[in-house]
Amino acid sequence: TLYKTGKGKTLKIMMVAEKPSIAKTIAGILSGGTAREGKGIIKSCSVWEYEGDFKGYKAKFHITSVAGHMYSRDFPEKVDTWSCDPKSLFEEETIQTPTSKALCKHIQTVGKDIDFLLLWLDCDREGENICFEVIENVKTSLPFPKENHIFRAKFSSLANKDIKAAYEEIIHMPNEYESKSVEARQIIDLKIGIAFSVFQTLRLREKYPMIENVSRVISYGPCQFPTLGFCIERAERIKKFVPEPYWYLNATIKSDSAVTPNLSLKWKRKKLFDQTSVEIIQTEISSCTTAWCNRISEYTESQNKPLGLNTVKLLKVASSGFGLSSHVTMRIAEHLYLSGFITYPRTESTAYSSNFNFNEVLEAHKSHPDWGYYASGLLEEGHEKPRAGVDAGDHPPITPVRCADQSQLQDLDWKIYQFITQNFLATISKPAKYKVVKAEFIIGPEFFELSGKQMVSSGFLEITPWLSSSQDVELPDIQQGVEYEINSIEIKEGKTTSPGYLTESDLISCMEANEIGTDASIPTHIKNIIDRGYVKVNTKKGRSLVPTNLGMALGRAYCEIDSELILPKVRSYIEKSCDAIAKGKVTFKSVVDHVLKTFKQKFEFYSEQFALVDKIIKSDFVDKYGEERKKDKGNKNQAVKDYKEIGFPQEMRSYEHCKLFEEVKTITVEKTAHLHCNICKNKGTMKKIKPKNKRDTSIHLRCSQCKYEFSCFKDCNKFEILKNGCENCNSSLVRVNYPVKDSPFPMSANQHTGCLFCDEVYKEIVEYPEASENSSSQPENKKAEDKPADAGGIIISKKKKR
DNA sequence: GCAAGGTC
Repeated sequence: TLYKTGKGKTLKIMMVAEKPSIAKTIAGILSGGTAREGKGIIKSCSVWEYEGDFKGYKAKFHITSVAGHMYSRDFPEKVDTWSCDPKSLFEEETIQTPTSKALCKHIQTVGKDIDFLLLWLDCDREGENICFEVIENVKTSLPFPKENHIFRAKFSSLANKDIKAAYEEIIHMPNEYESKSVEARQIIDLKIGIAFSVFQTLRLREKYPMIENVSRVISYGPCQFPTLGFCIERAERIKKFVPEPYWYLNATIKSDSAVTPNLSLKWKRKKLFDQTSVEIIQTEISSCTTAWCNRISEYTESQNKPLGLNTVKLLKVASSGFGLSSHVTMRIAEHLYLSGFITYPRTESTAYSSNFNFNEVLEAHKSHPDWGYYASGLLEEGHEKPRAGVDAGDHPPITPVRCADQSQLQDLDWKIYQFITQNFLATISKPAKYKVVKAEFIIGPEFFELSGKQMVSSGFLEITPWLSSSQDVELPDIQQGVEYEINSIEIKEGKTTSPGYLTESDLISCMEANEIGTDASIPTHIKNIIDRGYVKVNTKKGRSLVPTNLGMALGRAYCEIDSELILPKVRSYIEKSCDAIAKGKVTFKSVVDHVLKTFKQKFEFYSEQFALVDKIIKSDFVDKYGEERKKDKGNKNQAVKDYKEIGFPQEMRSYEHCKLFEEVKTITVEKTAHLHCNICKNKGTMKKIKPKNKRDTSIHLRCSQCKYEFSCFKDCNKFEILKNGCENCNSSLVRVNYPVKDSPFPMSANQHTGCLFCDEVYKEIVEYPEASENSSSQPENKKAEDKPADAGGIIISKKKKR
């Protein structure tokens, strides 16, 4: 009864996907391969046609696509952003302008006289928003009431059965809340970005015309500035770094081996920062003539194969391994994709779908001149199951499709293709196995160690040798319970070394962890801060990103006037606000009004304080720019005032005071993941336990298996174990929130996400006890429980009592 | 000329 169709009429059904490749896939699946490629108005967006039935009626299907958003958000033409008062932009209306008029026409033409519209746009918020853009173009063609003739397909993968299921379970209308959340983000980003960019560009250009030599525009954006902030934070750490000397003992013993008559033992305390202590210990054991081997442990260590490849990982490898900018990498990947060599290159997923046909890919590659032998090996012996990974519900991991040899591809295309294929083969190979032997020695009261590691089975490393985590170290030829003659016990000196500049690969990790940008936009943000002259790329040092004087000056100015504008929270605040719309908790209008009001105040404050920006730009950038010509213009920086002194409303400093977020805070986060213990090699799970002292505000964790235990993140607001796993060690990522004033994180960020065991920031903050002396290297050793956790001379976790 | 998000 819903369908106003005469008997015997053939229904016209239109389906729209987000991009041509998906239209083709869907057409193929739903038509059972019978769809014909028809002509549309645009060359790039084909229309696929077939006959079938729709809810029991005869129907002709027309499947086509858009190419991303159909509209972009702009100010109306009458608004000249370069000559108006930038502040007024916060209240200005915004309009949508078609990204391509031809594309709108295309959708309107295919959509002429349709009975039903089925929306197959990507199942994320952007896709939901594009649904409404499509509707805008066909709404007059639809029968009344149009809502009854519009359907949304919800699919989580492009696999045959998932597409068919989505077709059977189509729902009425896309989600308006989600779409509105995207619109809110567009408006907020547009107004903030252009207001700040125009304002500071014009003011700085007026005062310092030479700034145009560096960049025509001094842009600000809620993604590009946190991106710059990460680079600056590292540069600041390098600047402040003071090398610290340390001392350690090195003992050598005589061995029976003719090849290695001298064996060098490692001190279990590793190093001490107090020279006298080391000297005292040396004196104490200097009279010893022998080292007694009290224990030899031998075990097999395995190295996990890689996960399915997602975009971020590809970008990181291409940057650090091939020296390619992420922008260039994406261009290459897109080219490979459009030529049919690889699957869609923009994906967050590292998990293959349950019905992924591995053998089909292996078959396609079994005759390849370079890796054909390996692919056929996997076909003959049967490949391994891939690691679990994360299914983000967008696209499958990046995998090879068509087989190509080196002669068919350009140099860079080949490199990327080769990497993608080898990584794919590795993901379904056996893990690599090493034999590890550790010998512990006692000299007086001191412990020393000698260890060796040898690969016993290469597994996936045969096809991806660059992933090898360690070189072989000869196994010690030592016997337990034997005394070895000491040759020497020397004190050696070392110095802590400064970290290097942030590499592009590190930056991508930072952005991903702090949710700055998306897999598709990360390359653009990085390119932006390079093009604007805020950072320079050092290609000789693994594409490390060195902030320029201009970048540093801008960073300092923002940090001192309103650090929130350059911290990752500027983005998370906007995202969180828009989340609330998407979840239907707050209205579109209330969020947009509130966020823009907040940022308008921030903008007003920034413009009022512009004298300070001017001062910093002058001293840190302009004066240094002309350094060669006019030496010593040494303009000392003025002491920076505190917020209170300059009258900035205190409550603006922290979003915690913002009413909107009291509502949002009630949203719960899924916690289904396990925090694997990396001490007992992921056998156990770290469980949160109650601290003994009720007033202790730290998070206490203990491994269910080896009982390794520690506490961390005193006074944090929130501790979440995420579903995403660490690439390195397979443990789950951890997200920790702090009030801004107590934040231990770089740049007082209020949040950090990373692996508890591998993340550099956590490693600095958390005081990990060494796994108890007698058990650390031995997963099976039960002694862990009754040993104090402060082996190796490093004192830990006694400070928690208050 | 200006943001960030899609995409070819």
